Amino acid sequence: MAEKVTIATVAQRARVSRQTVSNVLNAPHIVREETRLRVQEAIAALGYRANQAARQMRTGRSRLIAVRIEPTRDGINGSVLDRFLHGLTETAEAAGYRVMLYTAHDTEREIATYDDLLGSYDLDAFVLTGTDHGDPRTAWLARRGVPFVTFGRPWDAPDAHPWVDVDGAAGTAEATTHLLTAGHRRIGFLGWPAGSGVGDDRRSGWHRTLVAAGVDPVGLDRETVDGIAEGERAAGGLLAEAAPTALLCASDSLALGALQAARATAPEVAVIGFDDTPVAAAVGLTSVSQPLGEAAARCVDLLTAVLDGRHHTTGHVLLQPALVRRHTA
Amino acid sequence: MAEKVTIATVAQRARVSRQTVSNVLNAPHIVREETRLRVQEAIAALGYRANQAARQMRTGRSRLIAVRIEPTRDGINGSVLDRFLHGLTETAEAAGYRVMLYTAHDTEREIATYDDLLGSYDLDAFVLTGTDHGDPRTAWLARRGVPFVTFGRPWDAPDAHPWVDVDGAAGTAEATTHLLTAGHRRIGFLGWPAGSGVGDDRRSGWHRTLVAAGVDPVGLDRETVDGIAEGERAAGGLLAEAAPTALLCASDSLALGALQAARATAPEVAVIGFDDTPVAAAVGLTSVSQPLGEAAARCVDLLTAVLDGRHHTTGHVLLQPALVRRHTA
DNA sequence: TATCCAAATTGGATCGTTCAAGACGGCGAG
DNA sequence: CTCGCCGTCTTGAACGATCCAATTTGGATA
Repeated sequence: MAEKVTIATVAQRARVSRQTVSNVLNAPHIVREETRLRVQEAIAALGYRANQAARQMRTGRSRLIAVRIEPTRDGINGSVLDRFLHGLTETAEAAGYRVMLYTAHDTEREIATYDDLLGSYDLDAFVLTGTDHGDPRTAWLARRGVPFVTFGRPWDAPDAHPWVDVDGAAGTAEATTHLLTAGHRRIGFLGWPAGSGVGDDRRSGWHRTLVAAGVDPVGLDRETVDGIAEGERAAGGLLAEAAPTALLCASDSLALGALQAARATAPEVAVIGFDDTPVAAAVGLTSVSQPLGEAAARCVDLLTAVLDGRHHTTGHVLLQPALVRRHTA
Repeated sequence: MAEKVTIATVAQRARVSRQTVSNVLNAPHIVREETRLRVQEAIAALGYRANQAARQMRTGRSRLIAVRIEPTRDGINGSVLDRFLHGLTETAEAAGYRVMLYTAHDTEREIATYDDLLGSYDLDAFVLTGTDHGDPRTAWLARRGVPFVTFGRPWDAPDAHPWVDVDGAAGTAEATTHLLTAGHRRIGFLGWPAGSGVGDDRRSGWHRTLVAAGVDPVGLDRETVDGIAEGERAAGGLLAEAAPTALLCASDSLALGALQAARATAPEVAVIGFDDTPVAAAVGLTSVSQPLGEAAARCVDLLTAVLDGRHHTTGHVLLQPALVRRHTA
């Protein structure tokens, strides 16, 4: 069994003091080059790794970022989180941070978990996904001065804290333009009930593009909660009442329902979804794809900027989605 | 800002020594009840939380479990990992452990990551998903004496280390029985090339059930790598050459391809997939469902048994999957 | 050669916890 | 009455890193 390698071991071998080794690691510029090289050689030769626990006890920082892993809801959108998580882990790793998971069943217990994670593990930062209007979690974190980023805009106050988001309106606008270019005029929209920031945003891209093209969107719009069955029902109604030739949906779940409704009564109708989930790829559904890896990387960027003290900004990043064309449109 | 609450703060308030507070936390039975209650009152009143870093430095244990988050492959199976991860995080939390993520692009770098995680973070254990024949990762971990569990059997040596797995053969057997009961005789199987433990296992359940029912399986079997397009191609060939009335597939991806092939030439053919992914739920595909939450919980059980020194066994858990019946069979 | 300044290096203290060893009072046995 | 033991609690040291203040070194200047 190999002996434990500490900073003292390295110092001994390089014939310098512990502090000099520490300086080589944390402030290389104040160490003479010759000394630095000797120390680095010793580090490499001994396979030395700084003990995080000891470092953390002294500095109060853990180089750990917490992310919530949510119970897969209807199952379809779960993979969005999955891809986001993977990107986050990869980028954080490159920046010298590691990702820790936590779960919580409601907001109250989630805040209790923050308290616990901060108290016992000295977590450096949090990444929140999917914030609502006036989210108590962000308020709590801000009050405690804990660095955090949300994936998703705070719709009521754009400058409240750093965030990364994908421009949903631009995505639906691109999809609508694509349908217009293909010759469609009666383009319906299947979205969520008004009031959810994300849903309203996606609807607005469709609306403004139709208006700009001189098409009246009135009556081509349906609202329903998310889900395949719900999408099928709403799409069925819309097809019967407004006879659209194309359907743009706020999610792949809705789009899948729409496809099923269309198959029965109007198989020629074009359908476009949102999120580019594996389901969409599987059934050949054209969908708007979010750059999740990029979003995750930007989250880490914003956090490290704050953590490494470069600045205390509340930066924002709005990423552009892309339309992935398949068989359905 | 609240003062930092340490074990000394608690000790002072409860009028005992630091060590007594520590004993209340780690060995309550050696503390007199009266004292213990006084200390616990102080802990609650002050909102004390043990500092993990300090504890870890002294004990060498971090109460951290590492899991690899893989890049979503063909996208469909990604959600399996997602659900497993969620279960793992939840169960670990209940057992006083936290889950840390890592990524790696190849086996060599994955082992380097182990080294890093062990060296700098004192990780307590690893959970590996999807091991192959003669996996170098398990060999490395075993050699170093690091506790770990795999989700997936070591096919070449069942007693090499603790594992949790789902009985794939039982799943395909149940599916086959279901099809036989429904009156099918010519039941085809679409699987992966021989040599993968998981694939061979799933095929064997189908094979033995047919033989037991007195049906000759020869010629009803096709091998192809995983994927929707591959499934469609292989299913097309099988349908044309052997005219099966039902198709059992080793994955939902293959099943989806099979559905597409069947829709064109033989829409009456029953199709059953494996994994019960969201895609299956979305398109109404009957599929064999793995108890992922349960599997995750068992992984944590096996690990904590070793970590808490209860025993040093190499326990195994084989869970039974369940057939989820939908429209396609 | 002596002096001085800044850069480079050193030793000791410290973070919050647990381990090891010892102190204290009371009790039963010799 | 003394001794040893047990249960209970306390004290000092240690884990491995960084911070701080002090000290040495090297080179330029007088």
